[in-house]
Amino acid sequence: MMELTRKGEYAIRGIVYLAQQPAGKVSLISEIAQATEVPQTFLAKIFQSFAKLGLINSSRGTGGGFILGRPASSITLRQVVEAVEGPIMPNRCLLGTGSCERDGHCRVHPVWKTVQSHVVGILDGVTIEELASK
Amino acid sequence: MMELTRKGEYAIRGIVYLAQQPAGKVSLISEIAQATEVPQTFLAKIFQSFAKLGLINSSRGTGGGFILGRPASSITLRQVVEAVEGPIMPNRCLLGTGSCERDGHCRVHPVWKTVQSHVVGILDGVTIEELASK
DNA sequence: ACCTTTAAGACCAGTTTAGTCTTTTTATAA
DNA sequence: TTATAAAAAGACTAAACTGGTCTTAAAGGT
Repeated sequence: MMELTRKGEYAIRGIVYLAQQPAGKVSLISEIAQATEVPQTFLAKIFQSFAKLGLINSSRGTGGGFILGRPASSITLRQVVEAVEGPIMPNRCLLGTGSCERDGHCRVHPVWKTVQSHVVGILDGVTIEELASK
Repeated sequence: MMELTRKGEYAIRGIVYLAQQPAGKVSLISEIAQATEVPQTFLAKIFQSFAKLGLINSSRGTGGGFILGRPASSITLRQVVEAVEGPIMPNRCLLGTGSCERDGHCRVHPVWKTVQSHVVGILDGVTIEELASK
């Protein structure tokens, strides 16, 4: 239960690699893929998601590539994970006859709410800068 | 990310239903399935998992059916969820070149460890008795 | 014997995962 | 202005997982 997929793993590896590069350095997807041992085309898709969210900036053509869009200290592990895996949401509704919203007496719902807020809190407390530091 | 599957939802519904029955009452799978609105054959499989772990006792033939194998107060939500979904394990290894075990400098690993222990702790703190109470 | 009930296992359609491949767009350089 | 370099976009795919169904077997009761 609750496993991060490879996409999530690759996403973290990729952005941490970027954070470890010298300031201002632009990295090619081929370079990042090789260094992180991630299939290049798959990583490219992941980085497109990042770019759309502004976590990284991309540029095309000669001299193009990827670079962090914000300081690594302002990017949290949660943002990275949610960028590719979607929101952290352990709770769909349980118990009783209908959906949780319909009949409000669901006893399990608050438990999943608690789980969610703990996980979110932990992942929000970790920055890419921390992960990138030697 | 981190979603409970239907199997997990159904598992909780089913065992909570059992916990809500009068002490000593044996319930048929057909009855439980109808009451919880879960497909009967699917629920039967889930209950087989429970039976193997001793969470419930089953008996065949006329007058047979299912009954809790232990007091509801001694069955935790974690046990129920893990019985059908497997262990709560958010961490496969990330970062670096090899697996987390090989090169021990993985920075993300301890984060997932923390997540895991929090989630386990929360689910261990909730009993089926609590969930079954009106 | 016959009926009732769970157990076990084969089977299956649909979705998700983990990618690949091709084409297009954008930017630079000769 | 043409060639080249790079990311963007989208179609495609094999394998695994989800969410079941169906059939047969086993065990217990009458």
